[in-house]
Amino acid sequence: MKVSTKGRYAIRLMIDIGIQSNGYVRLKDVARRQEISIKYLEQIVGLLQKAGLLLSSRGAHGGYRLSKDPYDYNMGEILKATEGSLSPVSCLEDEVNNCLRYNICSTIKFWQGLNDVINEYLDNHTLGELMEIEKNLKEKNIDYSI
Amino acid sequence: MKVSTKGRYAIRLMIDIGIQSNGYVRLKDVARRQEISIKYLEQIVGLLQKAGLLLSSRGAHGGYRLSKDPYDYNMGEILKATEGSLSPVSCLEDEVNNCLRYNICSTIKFWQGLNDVINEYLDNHTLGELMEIEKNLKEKNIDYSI
DNA sequence: TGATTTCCTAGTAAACCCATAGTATAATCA
DNA sequence: TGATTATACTATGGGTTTACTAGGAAATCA
Repeated sequence: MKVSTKGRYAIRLMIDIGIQSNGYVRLKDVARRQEISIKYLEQIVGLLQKAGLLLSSRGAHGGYRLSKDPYDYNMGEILKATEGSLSPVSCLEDEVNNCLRYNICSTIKFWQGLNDVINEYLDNHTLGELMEIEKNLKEKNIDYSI
Repeated sequence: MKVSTKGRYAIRLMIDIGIQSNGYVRLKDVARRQEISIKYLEQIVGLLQKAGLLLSSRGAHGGYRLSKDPYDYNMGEILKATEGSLSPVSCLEDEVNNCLRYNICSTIKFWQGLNDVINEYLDNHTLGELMEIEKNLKEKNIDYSI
């Protein structure tokens, strides 16, 4: 029941890019600030871009930027783009429903319920909210250091 | 974010044992009904027994039975016994909190919230409820076959 | 004693995670 | 144009976990 590094790093990357809100943000800078290998970030960012969550620009002064307002991203879409399906059991995935016991399964409703509460939570939290927290955290740290 | 077969099989096993409510239930029979390898079930049942969720009796006419009323089991304890921690990120596990970024992490509250909704759901559903569903499902299947 | 059933530990093939590496492609600037 | 910068794509590998399989010891009962 763990979210992999891909999903967790994706969220930190999105927050980081969102906060540097002027123009395109270089992956190199994200990697430095977040202490994540740039090569690994490249893979993660590729997934986010394919899902339309980020826009890219190649070459000098290139980088990545958000494709929409931070409050228009919900955390579910970011995680789904990087983690794939978030359902707790594979029987709930529409594409491949290969369980022979599906019709005689007394637990499917239970798992569906779990899936629902997870998705409801993730869909009701936005990137904008997390960016706010990050901003507040940064301000606090500056205050303490004075 | 997947529950492994251990957790899923454990639930089916507990339902199965709970429904055969007279005396000890042999693993051999559970394996046959649930179409799960008996050797694999042995390992799972060991975890459940260590957690005090099942009582065992060795030798001929031995087997396993529930240690308390079905409605006194919540699904969280069954899953935790077999899956280990259910928290979506390891930073939330009390024992080993080894993340150096903990104090400057803006996402920890988000993950804590997800952890909370998952645990709330699991702790508010009982084995007894799932046994009811299983019983209803069996009755229906019998009706159809007439 | 012999049949039955749990208990314990080891082994293993496959899948997945978490990167690292190298090369190709594209945009920019001097 | 040629050098530089940065993304894009694909392959590879070590380590861990998953999902079993296997063998035999220990306990219980007829």
